[in-house]
Amino acid sequence: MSGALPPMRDHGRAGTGIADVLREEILRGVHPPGTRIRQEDLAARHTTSRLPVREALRLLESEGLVTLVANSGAWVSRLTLAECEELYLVRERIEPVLLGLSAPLLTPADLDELDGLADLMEGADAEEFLVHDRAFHLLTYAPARTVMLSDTVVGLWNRTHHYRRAFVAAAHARHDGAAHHDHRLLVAALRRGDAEEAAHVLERHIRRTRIELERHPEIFDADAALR
Amino acid sequence: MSGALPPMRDHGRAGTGIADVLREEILRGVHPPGTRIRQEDLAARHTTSRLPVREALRLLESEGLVTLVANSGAWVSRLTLAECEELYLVRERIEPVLLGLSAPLLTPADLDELDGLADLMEGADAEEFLVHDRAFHLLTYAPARTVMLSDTVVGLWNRTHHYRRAFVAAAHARHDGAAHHDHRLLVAALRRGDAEEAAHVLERHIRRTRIELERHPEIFDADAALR
DNA sequence: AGACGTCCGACTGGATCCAATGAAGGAGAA
DNA sequence: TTCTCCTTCATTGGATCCAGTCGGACGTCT
Repeated sequence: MSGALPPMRDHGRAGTGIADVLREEILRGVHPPGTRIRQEDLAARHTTSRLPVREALRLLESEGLVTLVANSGAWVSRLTLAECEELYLVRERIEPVLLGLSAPLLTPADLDELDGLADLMEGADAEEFLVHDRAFHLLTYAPARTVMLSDTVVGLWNRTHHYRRAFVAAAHARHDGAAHHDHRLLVAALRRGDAEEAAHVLERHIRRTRIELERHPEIFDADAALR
Repeated sequence: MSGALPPMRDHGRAGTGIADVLREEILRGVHPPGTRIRQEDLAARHTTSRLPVREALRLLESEGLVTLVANSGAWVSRLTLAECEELYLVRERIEPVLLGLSAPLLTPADLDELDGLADLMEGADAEEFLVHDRAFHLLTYAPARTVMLSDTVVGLWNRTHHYRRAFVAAAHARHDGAAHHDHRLLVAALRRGDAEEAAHVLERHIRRTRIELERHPEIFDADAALR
């Protein structure tokens, strides 16, 4: 047995870079769920061999963004309604905890920026809303000095990102302003320093989204139609 | 864009098999946190090339059991007290949810088996307790028809397994029977069909462990001494 | 004697080549 | 005409080989 100290650099690993750009593309919607990913295409785009590409795909698989099948290929992960609800159930329980840890550390500048993002969301279209909404919530979590929790939460956001896109479009079509209201309540509670109330607002915010999701199974049917 | 249906086989992937045995060994304590893992050793043991070994290490890294560093090597992951507490914080929030989903699906046979495991734990030493405790709790979750939640919970158990080992040894030394009491209360609530009470018992059970963990920083110092 | 610089060894990361598996298309028979 | 079987091709998984990088040890200089 040994006990060396693992250094903390991570440069020189090509797979992570490939994974980064592919992850960003998947989140942006360039490759919708169900899209086939060919290793050679990625290798050609990055002018490397297929080996770092495999590494990148394994990494994204572990994040739940890509589904690998032996001797067959890789696809952008697809969620069923039930799976998506599970992820929202987890979000509903742990994001308030993370918010509770980060709320006392938010600076006035952070709060102003949150207000700014809330303003931007008011007049945004669906795609813009999606970007600002993500920035808004992740900013509320940013000051938390956690590792495991923060990574877990970001992973949950990434895995559900595409379905939030479809959902946000539906909410926009209905002129549903509940989310805006929640965001305002959240910032107000944070400004008062009432972390507990902020956590409750957030929990209701996520739960409401989950319940609304159940009423839009067509978001997942549309995916299934691609099969 | 394409929309083929990803098949659901996973045979023919050598890396998963290697990962399985290494995971089991890490959980059994054969390789304590901080142990260096050489790719060639693993390759020789499994009579394969280093390539499937790399794949296995990446997989275990994504599970949090192994820490990889570019151009340096792989080590069995080590947790700080703060990180371990974060994981327990997550467990405390999501395992009651999972229990709530599985409790109504537990059969009388399951409940009898839970009683049997609780009996076994009463007279067990620390290592046996660890095994039975894991079996006990995972059995209470087993009937749940979830994918994301179940996998997440198993991952949390795996990542904290080694530190639970140290903690259980400490609890045994103090003749602390709180865990046994919780297990009995849990089975009793499940037998009554009171899923809500069972969830509350579980939440307190995990929270108590987390708080007790804070009082045993030496578990993590002992690790650090290896450095 | 201690500290610094250089050299060497060992390990990991990447590229190329080969084997195996699955899928699609075409030919033949009912 | 349609269903089935077989052949062929595309794509992935694995093995071997080579290059890059880090750590340690030895020797030398102050």
